[in-house]
Amino acid sequence: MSSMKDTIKSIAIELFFKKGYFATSISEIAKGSGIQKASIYYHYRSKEDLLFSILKATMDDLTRYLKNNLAGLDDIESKIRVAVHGHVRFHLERQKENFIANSELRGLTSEHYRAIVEKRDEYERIFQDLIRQGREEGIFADVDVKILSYAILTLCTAGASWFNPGGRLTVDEIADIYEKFILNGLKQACEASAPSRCGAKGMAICKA
Amino acid sequence: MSSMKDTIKSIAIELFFKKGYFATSISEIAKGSGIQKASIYYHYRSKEDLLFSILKATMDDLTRYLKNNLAGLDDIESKIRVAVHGHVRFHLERQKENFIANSELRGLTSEHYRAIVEKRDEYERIFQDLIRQGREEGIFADVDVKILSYAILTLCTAGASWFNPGGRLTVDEIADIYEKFILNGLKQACEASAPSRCGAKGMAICKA
DNA sequence: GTCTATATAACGATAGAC
DNA sequence: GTCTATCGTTATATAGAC
Repeated sequence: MSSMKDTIKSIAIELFFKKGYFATSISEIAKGSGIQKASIYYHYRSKEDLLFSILKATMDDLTRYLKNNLAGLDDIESKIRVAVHGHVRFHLERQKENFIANSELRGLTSEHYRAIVEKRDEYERIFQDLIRQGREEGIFADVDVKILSYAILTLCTAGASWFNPGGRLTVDEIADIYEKFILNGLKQACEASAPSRCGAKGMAICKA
Repeated sequence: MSSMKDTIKSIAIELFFKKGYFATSISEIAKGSGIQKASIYYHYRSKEDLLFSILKATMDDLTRYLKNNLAGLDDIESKIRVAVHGHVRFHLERQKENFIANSELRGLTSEHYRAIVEKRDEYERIFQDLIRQGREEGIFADVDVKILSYAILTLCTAGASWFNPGGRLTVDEIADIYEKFILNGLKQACEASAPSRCGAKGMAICKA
């Protein structure tokens, strides 16, 4: 189960998360894995190959997780709720890998970079389609699909940078807060483009 | 005006943004500045000192900008609108510095790290106070202040990672979209915690 | 204030024994 | 599959001339 190849990978995830890819040396990864640095190269052809291996697995798992969660759901609102909730869950539960996947793309060769960005784009497209459909069906306001899809995804992803696993709130509680915040943002009950156009008084009509 | 010290700084901002702090060498910064690498050390005592100098100036300007924008405003809703709008503006207009300020903190010595985090905390506290006041005055829903302040700030900050200065939308247009999205998220017209509890039908009451 | 030259250390990666 | 030994390169930073 826990082969040396997997051990190296998990040590690398810890270090890349904590210190960053460029600031982490092969020596440190070897030390953490309990072997000599030359032995790393039996399992991975280069440091970059190790990084790519981490990012590829993370992106593949992320997309598979989303597709599984969406399967069987019919209405758009449920779909986008589940998509947002699952995105937050995945990013908080696999915090370190996801943090790396969103901050260390510059460490990849150009071919590997393209491969990862392509996977990310595929994932983003699913979200954009959901928002677009929700808008067309009148569930969401007339929002800018592209900007808001980026906003929503980066918002949820950013959670991985400050999330504290032993903290005050559980993963699902945080996911609920995000889901609520985002759905209300998408529905845009208030026009809100000019100050005070949608004040506390007007809102009382909508509340509970 | 454009002293060599400033030139070095602006070249460093370009390179740290494009390649990352650790992946950028003093040689490259010197080459971009048109001098020899040893000459860098006349202006900055170390590479880390150069990074700190960039981050400190950015954080100081950010907080000063916020305080200036808030001065003279009375009602909380206007204040939070202006705070969000300004945060987005600042991050998009000084995209590179802000990107560095949010991704390269690990490159700092521990003393410098503490100094920057302290500035960031002070800035965050202003936002948290605004959300808290808005909640107490009944303008916003009964939201989790801490989580939502992080969410809002990271959301707006993330814009600096995908923003394209020559793209489809202007800085102010994007800031408007964010402002609207966030204000609606904070007001939470819909309870939204369980799927379909706040469907399209219920929303029709709130719309325009 | 910028230069040439260099000290010193660490890096990623390879060769070849076992 | 892991080891020791090492190659070749690059890094940050300093010394001292101009």
